[in-house]
Amino acid sequence: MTVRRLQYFVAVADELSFTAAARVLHMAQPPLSMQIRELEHELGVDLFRRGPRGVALTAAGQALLPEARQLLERYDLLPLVARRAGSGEVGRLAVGLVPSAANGRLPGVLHRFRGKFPDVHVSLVEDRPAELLRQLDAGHLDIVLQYSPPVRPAHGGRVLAEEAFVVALPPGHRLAARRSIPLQALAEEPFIMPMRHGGEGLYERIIKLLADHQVVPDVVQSDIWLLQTIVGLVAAGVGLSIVPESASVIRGGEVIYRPIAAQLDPVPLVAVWRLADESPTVRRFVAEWA
Amino acid sequence: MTVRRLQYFVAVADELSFTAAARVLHMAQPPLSMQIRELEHELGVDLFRRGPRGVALTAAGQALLPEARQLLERYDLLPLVARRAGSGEVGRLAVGLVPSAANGRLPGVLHRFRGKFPDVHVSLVEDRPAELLRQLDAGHLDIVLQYSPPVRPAHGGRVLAEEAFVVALPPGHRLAARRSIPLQALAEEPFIMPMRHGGEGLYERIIKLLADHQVVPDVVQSDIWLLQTIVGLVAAGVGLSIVPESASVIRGGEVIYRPIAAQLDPVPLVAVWRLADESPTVRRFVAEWA
DNA sequence: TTATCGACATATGATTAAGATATGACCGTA
DNA sequence: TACGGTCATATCTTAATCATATGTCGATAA
Repeated sequence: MTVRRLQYFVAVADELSFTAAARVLHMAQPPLSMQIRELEHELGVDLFRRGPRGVALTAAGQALLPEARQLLERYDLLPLVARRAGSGEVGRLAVGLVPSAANGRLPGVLHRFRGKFPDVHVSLVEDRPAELLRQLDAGHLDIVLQYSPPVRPAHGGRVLAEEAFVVALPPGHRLAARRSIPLQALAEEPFIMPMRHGGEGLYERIIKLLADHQVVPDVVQSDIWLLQTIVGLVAAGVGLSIVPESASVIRGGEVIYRPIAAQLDPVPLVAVWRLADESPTVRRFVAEWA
Repeated sequence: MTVRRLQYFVAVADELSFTAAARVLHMAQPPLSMQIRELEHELGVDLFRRGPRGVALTAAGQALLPEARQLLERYDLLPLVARRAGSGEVGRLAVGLVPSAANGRLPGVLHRFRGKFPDVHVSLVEDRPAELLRQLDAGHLDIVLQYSPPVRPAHGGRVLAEEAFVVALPPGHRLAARRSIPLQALAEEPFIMPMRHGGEGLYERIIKLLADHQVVPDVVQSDIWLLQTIVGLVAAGVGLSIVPESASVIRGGEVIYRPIAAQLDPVPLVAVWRLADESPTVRRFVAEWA
């Protein structure tokens, strides 16, 4: 029993004539008769009663017809299912985020992506960079957004956005009067550091930035997971901190953001994925940032 | 795309290895690779990522797998569906009845048949013999139960049961004292006749029976559709009547049934069906009377 | 009755697809 | 560097499918 034989069967059942069905199927009548006869032989039952002027369905044929129709419908849809999944129009996308990356353009990108591909289920996971990369390799994540380019050959990456660092100050702070803050000025200030989680994260970026300018910060608070919390502590007057520019939308009135008075490398936000997959869903998600 | 290629795809997806899948499928590995490659080419998407130690499903493959499984399941069931219908285990059976035939063993037969083949939908239609045969030819009925053998070459028939005629009397009637009633005695009695509907039905049988014995009945009531009604009229003292033996279960206490004192041909209850069909469902229904 | 038409079945040769065997390329491991 | 495992490629053989031509049967009409 093949799909084609079922198609032949349905055609003959529709036309109630071998000759007419053969015309519809763009084939000669004898092979059609053969195929139907073969099908009947395989099934062990007659599907048609042959008459001199056309054919009629037997009980078995009547029972088989709707089943065959349903099957052929599903069968015809299979290529579509595969192609849609292959082109990334359906499926799932698990995005891993370094905590501080959950800001800036991400909400807008997510919104547009979900609008374009409503059949793709997007899930967000927030964790430390090392853990995210582990889950990426394990296949639990499809893409990781972090602040450093991929270091493993199995990973592909692309810079999604570049952000400058800014200094976050409480309003009324003496440095708030200046338009830009020299890094050296921070040495004399109480400083708030984010969570340190190994690899090249926000913590390491800031440490390196300060070290490059021979500044030793007076850390009064550290190991903060979320940028929101850091900004909150700044607003409360605990100290000041360095955050990505995109964080400056947080607590507009209560915290002052000032650029750093130095020529700095911008911080890249990098998407990392498995090269082995090259999932079109991932490609489309990355393309959304362009 | 063929069913076999889908089966191959599922096998490889299950084993996550071409070599292992080929073993399961009892075939060599190269043709399996070929078939999968062909399938991928047709669909326009890759289904597997080939690695040095096995393969993994792509997004398209993951999407296709459950669909293919479902399709194959239905596909495997198709022969069963056709065969069960072909053997008469499922389907429908439309039985046409001459009104007076709806008695005797029919309820028991119906009950047993429905017990044996619960998936066969049995419907009963009561009408005149001529109309029933017309509907039989039109395909609206599968079998007709009547009191005469088939007269058309397109029809097959079999006697399901033979019944003697008996006389139905009201209790206390003067003839009730006798063990058997001579037909001539009926000439002096008020007589109730069933509905006349052309063809060879109960009416014609009784008319012929009486004529054969030179009895002219005193018909006080006629055109009664149902035997139950006739028996009811007898019980009410309207008159007496001749009914098939099987009707003697009706109104046990209120009506007396007596055999006819004459050597009579028994009345055959005949099943009639289309020879062209030879439906197994019809065969099984007829066999139930054996 | 016989001729003819229409519809399905049978027969045979040509084309195409699917399978097996043998071999090659590539990666990881000892 | 050699070896084992896995998938890809090449070639041949076999089997299935299709088309053309022809046969059979029943219905219809002269």
